[in-house]
Amino acid sequence: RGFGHLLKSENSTTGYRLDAADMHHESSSPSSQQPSLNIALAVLPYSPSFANPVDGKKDMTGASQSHIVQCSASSILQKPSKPVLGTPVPGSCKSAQARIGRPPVEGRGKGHLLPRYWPKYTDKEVQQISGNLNLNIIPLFEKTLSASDAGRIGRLVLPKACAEAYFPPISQSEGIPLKIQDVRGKEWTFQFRFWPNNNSRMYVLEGVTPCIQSMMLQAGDTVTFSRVDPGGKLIMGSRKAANAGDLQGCGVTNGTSNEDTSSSGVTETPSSVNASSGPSQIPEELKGLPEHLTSSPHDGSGLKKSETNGAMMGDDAPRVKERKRSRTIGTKNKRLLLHSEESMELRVTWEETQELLRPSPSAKPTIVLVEDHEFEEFDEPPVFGKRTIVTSRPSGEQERWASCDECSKWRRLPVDALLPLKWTCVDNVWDETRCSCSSPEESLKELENALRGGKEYKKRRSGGSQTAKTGEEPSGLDALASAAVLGDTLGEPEVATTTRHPRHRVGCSCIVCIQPPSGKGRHKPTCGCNVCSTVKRRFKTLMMRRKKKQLERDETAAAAAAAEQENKEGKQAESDKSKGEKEGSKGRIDLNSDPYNREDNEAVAVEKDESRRREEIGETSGVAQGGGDVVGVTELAGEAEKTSEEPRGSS
DNA sequence: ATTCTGCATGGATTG
DNA sequence: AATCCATGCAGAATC
Repeated sequence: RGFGHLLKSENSTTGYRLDAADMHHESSSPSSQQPSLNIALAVLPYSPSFANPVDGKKDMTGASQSHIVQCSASSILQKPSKPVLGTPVPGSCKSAQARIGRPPVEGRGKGHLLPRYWPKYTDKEVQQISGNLNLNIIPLFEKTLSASDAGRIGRLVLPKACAEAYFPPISQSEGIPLKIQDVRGKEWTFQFRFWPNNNSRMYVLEGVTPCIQSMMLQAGDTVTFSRVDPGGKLIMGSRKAANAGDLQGCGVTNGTSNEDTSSSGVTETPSSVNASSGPSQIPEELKGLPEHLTSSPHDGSGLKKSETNGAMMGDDAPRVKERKRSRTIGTKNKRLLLHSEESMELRVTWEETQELLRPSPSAKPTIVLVEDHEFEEFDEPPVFGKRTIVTSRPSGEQERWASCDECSKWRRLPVDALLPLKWTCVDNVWDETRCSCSSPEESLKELENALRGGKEYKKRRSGGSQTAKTGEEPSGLDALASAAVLGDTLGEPEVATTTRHPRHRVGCSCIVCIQPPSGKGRHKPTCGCNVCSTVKRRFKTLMMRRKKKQLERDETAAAAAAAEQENKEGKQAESDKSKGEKEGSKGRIDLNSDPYNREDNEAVAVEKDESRRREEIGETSGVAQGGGDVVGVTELAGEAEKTSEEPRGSS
C-alpha cells in the first residue's frame, strides 16, 4: 500500500491497494497474488549506471519506470509459497498493521534479494509518508543485525546482493567512503568495501559502531536502507526487535528475542511509535520518512508477531515460517547456540528474572480489556526490582526476606511485597519494630535453613545483596535480556565466565577463563575459593621467581668491574632481562599448569603458606568456587608487594 | 592489553 | 554443489 502510494506518480495507472484483505481477495489472479508487485517494480534495481548515490542521482524515476514495465510478474511470483503480505490477527492489537515486504525487483540472478532483506513497512508508516509528498522514499533493503554487526568491531556485513544492487559499484577491496544520513539528519560516513571471499566478495560497511550506538541498536534489531528521491541520498533507519512480545513468553527463539520480520514477511507494528524523534528533530527533507525509520525501541505495547499469519497465507506458510524463523540470529549466532541443558538453565534464569520485574515508577498503566480479561498495559518498559528471598515456614506459610541496601540486615516481609531496586530499612512499612537500620536483625536461622546449599545462601555468604554491590542496575528489556543471556548481575556470576571466550564453558580453567574479573564483581581479597587460591598461589610463585632472578642479575652486575665490561654486561643484562621476562611471562601466563607438579620448591612453599593462611582465617577451599568473582589483579599485586620488595610486575 | 584489520572457515541456505 | 554470510582468528597497530 505504501509504495504504491509513494510511487503513484510513476505508476498511477495500477492503483494497487495492498490491504491485507485485498490481497486475499485478489489472490485468484496470478498478477495479483502479490499485490506488492508494483511496489517492488517501482524501485530501481541495481543498475550499473548507479555511480553516485549520494551526491547526485541520475534519472532514477525513468529507470524505475522502465523496470516497472520490463519486469514480469512471473519473475516475482516464483515463490508464491513465501508470503510477503498478510494480516494480523483480528483483535490482537488495537492498530494492527501489516508490515509489507517488498519482493525483489528481479528474479534469480545478480540482483535477486532474499525476502529477509526486503524492506517492510506498515500502513502507519505509509500514512506518515503520505503526509509529505514532496519527496519519495525508495526503500532499498534492510538487515537484521547479527552479533557481529552490532558488536564493537564496527563492521556491518551487507548482503551481497543488496550491496551490489543498491550501493555504488566498487572494484577495489578498499572500497569507497559512503555517506549515509540517519533519520535525525546526521550524516555518517562509512567505508563501503569488500573482502575477497572464496571466489566471491563479502561486502561490509566499516565504522558503523557510532551510528549503531546512537541508534541504540543491538543484535536482533534491524537497520533499513532507503534512498531519497530525488537526490539519491541514502537514508539509514532502524527498527528494534519486538522484545516486548517476547517478554510475554512469545516469540522466543533459542533464548533470544527477535521480531523476526523475515519469518513471514509480515509482522505487526507496535501501536505506539515514533516516540524518540519528533518532527521537530527531523530535517525538512526527511519529514515523512517511514515510521520504522524513526520508531523508538520497545514501544511497550507488548504486541508481537501474529502466530497465525503464516497459516493464513497458504499451505506452505507454516513450513516457510518455521524455516525462516530458524534463520534468525538464534541459529546462526554460535555464541547464542545453547545445548538443551544450557537452554534449560537459561530458561530458569529467565523465569527468575521475571520475578524482579516491576513497572516503571513513573508508568501509569492503561487497562485494556481482551476477551473479558483486564490487562495492564504500560507505555514504559519494566525495571528491575530488588531481589528478595521467599522462604517457607514449617507451617507452610511463606514469607519474603530482603536485605537493606544500607546496613545489609535482612528483614522479614510479607510474601507479596514488591520492593523497588533500592530498598532500605526505612522503607519497611510492614514491621515498625524494624523500620530503621539501627533495629537489630531477626534471627536468620529460618532464612539460613531455607537457603542452605542454595544459590541465595552463597549470595548471602558472598556478602550481601548483589544489587547493592552492582550499584546502578540496568533497567528495561535490554537489561533483562542481557541478564538472562549472560546470567550476570542477577543470576549466578559464574555463568559470566563463559562470556570471556565464546568457546569456553563454565568450569573452564584456561588462561582466558581463569583471569580474575576487574571492576564490579571481584572476589574479596580474603576469598579462598579454588580460583582465587590458584591465582594467588601462582602469582606469588611468579613474584618469588622474579625476585630470585633479579637478585641473580644484581650479583652479576656487581661482579663486573671495568666500565667496558659493565657496558658489555649491560647488554647482557638486557639480554638476560628479556630472557627473564620471557621466563617470567612463562610463569605468569601459565595458569593452566598443574601447581602440584612444579619442579621448584617455591610453589610448594607458597602452597603451604597459603594453606596455613587459609586455616588461620577459617576458610575452606572450594566453598565459594564459582560462586562469585575472582580477586582482582591489583589486589593480588598489592599482596605480592608485601612479600617482595620488587615493584609490582606487569600482570 | 586492547583494538584494528584482513582474511579464513564452516554452518545454513539456496538452486 | 554452490553460495552466502556470521564469526573466528592471527598479525599489526595502538593504547
